[in-house]
Formats: sequence, structure tokens, C-alpha cells
Amino acid sequence: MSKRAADNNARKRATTALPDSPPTLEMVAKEAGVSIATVSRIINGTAKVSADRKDAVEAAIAKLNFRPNAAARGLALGKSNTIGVITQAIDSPFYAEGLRGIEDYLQQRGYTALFMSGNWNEADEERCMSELLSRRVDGIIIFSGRLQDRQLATYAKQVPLVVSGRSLKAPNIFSLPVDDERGALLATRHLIELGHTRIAFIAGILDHPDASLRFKGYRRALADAGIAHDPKLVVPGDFHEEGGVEATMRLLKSGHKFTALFCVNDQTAYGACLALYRGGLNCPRDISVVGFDDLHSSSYRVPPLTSVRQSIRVLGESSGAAMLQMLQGERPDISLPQVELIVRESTAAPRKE
Amino acid sequence: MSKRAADNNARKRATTALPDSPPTLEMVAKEAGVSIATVSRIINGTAKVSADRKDAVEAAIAKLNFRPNAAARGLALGKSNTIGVITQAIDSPFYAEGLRGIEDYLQQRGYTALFMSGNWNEADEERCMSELLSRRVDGIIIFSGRLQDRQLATYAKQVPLVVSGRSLKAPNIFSLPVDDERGALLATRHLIELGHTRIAFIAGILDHPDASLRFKGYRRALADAGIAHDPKLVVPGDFHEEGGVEATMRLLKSGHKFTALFCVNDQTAYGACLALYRGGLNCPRDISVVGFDDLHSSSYRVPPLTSVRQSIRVLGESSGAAMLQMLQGERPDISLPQVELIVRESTAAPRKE
DNA sequence: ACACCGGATGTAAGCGCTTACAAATTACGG
DNA sequence: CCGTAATTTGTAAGCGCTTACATCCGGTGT
Repeated sequence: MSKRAADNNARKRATTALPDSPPTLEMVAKEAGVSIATVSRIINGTAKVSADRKDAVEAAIAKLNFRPNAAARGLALGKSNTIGVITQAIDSPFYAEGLRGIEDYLQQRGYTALFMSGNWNEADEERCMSELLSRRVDGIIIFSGRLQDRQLATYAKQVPLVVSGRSLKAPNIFSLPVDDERGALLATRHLIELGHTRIAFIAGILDHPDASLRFKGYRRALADAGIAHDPKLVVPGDFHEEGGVEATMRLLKSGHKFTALFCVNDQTAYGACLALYRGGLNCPRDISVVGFDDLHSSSYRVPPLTSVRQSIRVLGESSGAAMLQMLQGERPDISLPQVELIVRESTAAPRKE
Repeated sequence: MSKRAADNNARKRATTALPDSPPTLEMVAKEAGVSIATVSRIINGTAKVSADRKDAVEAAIAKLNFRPNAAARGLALGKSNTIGVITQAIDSPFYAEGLRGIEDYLQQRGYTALFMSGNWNEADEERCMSELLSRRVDGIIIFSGRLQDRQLATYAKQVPLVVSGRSLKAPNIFSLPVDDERGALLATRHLIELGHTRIAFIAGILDHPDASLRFKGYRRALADAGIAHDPKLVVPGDFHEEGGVEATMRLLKSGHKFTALFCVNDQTAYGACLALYRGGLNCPRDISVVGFDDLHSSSYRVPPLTSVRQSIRVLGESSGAAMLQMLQGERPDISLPQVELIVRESTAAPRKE
């Protein structure tokens, strides 16, 4: 609709004098007295061009303040130099750190990241996929989404996929699982070594894979130490602060004794600490608390939170790296650093009764 | 580069059998036995089309799993339905909340937000602008950037701008300033009303406008109450947790007595609380602390932080709304809710000596 | 029965860019 | 100084889409 576009610009120009339609290759070519092919070649360095013309063109570009139209280039090239990224919520501190890693990595390599939030539900996530596909992104990175493996495999037929924080084998998909079980094991074992035996666990959403793997690690640590697992000490949460508060309140009210609390993630731990505080309990004197993720702000909590580090930032960078490798046609050979326990001040030996 | 694009697709198909080149309008038209114009009209509802053809086309679309190519449409229409958003860091909890507001608002109205981080420096911010302009976004929202007013005014000639958290008058720019001074006044007055007279202030970066407005509010509250302002009690920070820690340490070491601490933002307050804890001081018993921004996690701190709320989320939504109004050619009539003080448990009356 | 009209379709141009291919220019060797 | 090869440059087609304009259709009025 050239006509409409032109009309539009004309109208705008007339009304507000503002968005002058941006310069095009053609204008630059005319200004510099060369053909548009030459201009294109100079911009992309696609071929040798005589020095004088080059100067003329560069001058014209500067004068007109020309910027190539990415849409047109994308159309001609059949690629957008854009990587779509789907998370659950852009404002979750957890995802935000990952996004940062992705953005940093991609931006330095000439790619742009396009972020979208799935809002913890499948329908929204599909909407995101659809939008990204429509924009013809070159690849999509999914941060532990809620889409079924089967659906992902289907999408992978249309675009390369990197799935972070999840294990999934399928053609055109690369997954970067986090060692949740080992992290949970480390955390729980740390509490056991401090002398705790009554260790409660605040889980995430029941059927969530991360949650169940962490639960598994928790149980294994207990078993390894010969401590009987008490189901009464396991309560569900929601991966958010609020869930941590509620779960802890429930635990406290239930009357089941415990001296330590392992939380499925840091946000849950934040909530737990608040609930303990409300209950007049001191962390770590009365109850030790361990989180998982080691969010940036965890080291600034009062007291600083002991947590399992799995640098989300690195996860993000690695996802970006894996995607770029896939785009080169290589099989990604990326691996994540091991999870590790960061001991701070929210854990201590249990109080002598 | 039709040739290259075609080659590319052909190659890919041959090698990996994966990214089959996506269906086009033309394919749909052929499949349905109509012209591409008809297909386009059905997709966009641009004109009346007989029912039987419509059914045929819809069937073809479903069968081929067709999704219009956004780049091609953008090129034809001369607009991208995309709004660029520049922040300092996507992983800062402050900006993340704003981004969420923008994303929510725009997405519901058929727009997509494209986020980029300026990393607190002008060069990166310019790079972002350049990239967004190249992508021909329909408008750009800037969250309290570091670009000079003059530069912004220049950019505004090419694209409509909304500048949040900052006051700036210029054609094609709409700014949404936050009432920093009043917020700081409220916070400081609250401390005074509790009985504090020795109130320290941890500032942000020296020349930052937000910081100086908040400083102004702080001084005004003191003046209103007839309390002399002691420059010794004002120390710089960096808007981050670390700056809060350091500033507080310095304050503590200086030996200048104070019973309350007003921090330029919540992150700084988090750091301050940690430093107090390290110094064996209890908040609020020994020292009261107030922040600014009321981040989501502030209500989950131990103790929950008293803070000035200026919902960033709403700021984001409002920015989106203003941008859409500008795009309609209207002058935005958006205004922000008043800042308000949220009193929690990090403030109390000063301890009797 | 015929010219005419309004609405549903189709045809084709153009959005800004890249690049295959042709044309024009330059540099050589004889 | 000319023919030919090696460059540099220009021309034009095509990427997938929208829409102005032409075409075609059945239905009216007379």
C-alpha cells in the first residue's frame, strides 16, 4: 500500500510538521549521485567500491541521517536478526536476570531480543509464540515455559528453539536444564550438617517440574542422612513471596516442630522470612532458611540469605549462545556451570532446647 | 535478495528438513482458489467478501498454518505496530515493574513493546535509539534516560516520544514527571512527626534530577519543621543496594548522630538496612528507614519497608496510553496518581536515650 | 430487451532493500 | 595503440503485503 503510506506521510507532514518520512536508499543514492546498489554495497561492505564514491555516499548518509529500514532489509534477506524470548513475567526478578543475560549476549553480536511475557498461562504463551512467528524472528528462547513438549516440538518445525531450565530432546530444539535436584540436595545437606533434623520444605506449584526435582533432592538428602521424611513438613507454595508467607504461617499453625526451612526459590524464602518475623521468630536463631536461585537481592536481605546459586544471568547468556550456534547450523555445545551453595547468614545450628 | 532468500530456504530444507519456508499470501490464495487481494481483505476485514470464498480462505489458512509476515506488512503499511522502550537496565526491579505496565497495556491494544537497556550510559542509549529508529518503531518510550533534552528534541523529529519520570516540553514529546519533591517531603515529614530530628539522607548520583528533587523535598520538610539542615548527614549513593551499604557505613563511621535515614530509593534503603544490621543496629528500634518507589519486594522485607509509592507499574501503563494517544494524533491527557507514603514497619519513634 | 449501477474480485504497482546479471570502465600484454 | 580480462557500477527483479483501479457480475428501471 504504497499509496496509503505516502498519503499518510503527506498528511502527517502537513498537520504536525513532524514525522518527515525517513530517508531511503534511493534518496541517499540521488544525493550522492550513484546507484542504490552502490549505496547498499557500501553500507553492508558487500563489495569493493571506489574511494571517492564511498566518501560521497557516506557524506550523503550523514547529511540525510539515513538509517536502513530494518523491515525492508528483513524482507529482502528473509531474516530479521531478532530473537524472540518468552518468559512468564518480565518483572519477576528471576526472569529479569535471565533476560539481561540474553540481551547482553545477543546485542553484542548484532541481534536484538524481543521479550514477551507468558503470564504463567498457556494461552498467553501461545499468543506470544504466534506473535513472534508472525514477526519472523530467527529463533525463540523459552524460559521454562508451560507449553507441552509436544507443542514445542511442533513449533520447532517452524523456528529453532532453545528451552532453558528444562530438559527436552527434539529436532531443532536445544534445552539447557538446570540441575535442580543437586541444588536441593546441597541445600538440604547443608542444613543437616548444621545439625538440623526437622527440616520443612516449601514447594512450588505441585506439578511444576522444577518444584518436583527440588523436592526430590530434598528427600534424597534426608534419606542419605538417615532422616525419616515427614510429609507434614512439606507444604505447597506458588514460587512467589505471598505463597512463602502463607505456607510458613500454615506450618507454624500446624504445630509440627521444625528448625529449618528449605524454600523452593528465593522469593518464597523472602515470604517465609517475613512470616517468621510476624510470628516473633528470629532467623537464623530460631529457624534457619535456605532459598534457591540466589537472586541479586538475596545478598542484601536482613539477614543475607543462604541460597543455591545457578546464575540465571549465565543461563541467559548461554541460551543466547546456544541459539546463535543453532543459527549457524551447528549443534550447540553449551553447558552450564554447576550449581553451588552460597552460605550466608540465614542458616545456623539449631538452638539448643 | 529474493534469490538468496530462496536459496537459503532451499538449502535449509535440504539439509535439516526443518525450517520449511513459511507459507505466503500467494500460497493461501492458490490453495483457496482466489486472488491474493481477496485473502488480504479477509485477513484484515478490509472489505466485504462472499461467504463461500471466505470459508475457503479460512480453511486454507488453517491448513497451511499461515501467519502474515509482519515485516512485509510493516513495509507496505509504513508502520510496525511496535513501540520501542528504553530503560537503563531490564533487570532492575524498578524498571522491570514499569516495563510490565507498558507491556500489559500495549499488548492488549495490538502493539508490541520492544525493550532495550541503556546501561546507565549515554552511548548505549544512543545505540538503542538508533536501533529502534532503524526498526521503524511507531514511537519510543524512554524511562528517565540520560540523554540530554536537546538530543531528545532532535529525535522527536523522527518519532513520537514519551519520556517518563522526567519533565520536558518539546514538540512531539510528552513527558510524565513524577512528583519527587512531594514524595520526599512526605517521607521526611513522616519521620519528623514520629519525633526524629536527626534525619540523614542518602542521595543518588549527584547530578541526577530525581535525586536532586528528592533532596529538595527532604530539605523543605526540615525547613517547614524548623529543623536546621545538617550537610554532614547527607551522603551520596548510586541508586543501588551497594551504594546504600557504603553510604550507611560511612555515616556510621563518621560518628554524626542520627536516628532516621531517608533513602533516595528502595534499593538504597535495602543496602542501608543491611549496613545497619552489620553495625549491630536494629531497624526501626535504633534507626528508622524510609525508601522511595515502593517496589513490590519492599513489603516483604524484614521489617517491611516504609516507602513512598509512585506505582511504577501505573507509570508504565500511563506511558503506553500516552503514546497511543500521540499515535492517534491527539494530545495526551494522561496524569499520574499522586505519590503517597506507605507506612510499614521500618519506621518508629526514636529511642529514648 | 438494453443501458446502467453497485458491489464483489482480480490485477498490478509500490513499500525499501539486496543481489544476480548486464553494462561500463579500467588495466594489461602484445 | 588495440583486444581482452578484471574490476567497478548500474539495472531490474523479487522478498510478502496492501490497496487503487480496472473488471466482471447480477440486478434495476424503462
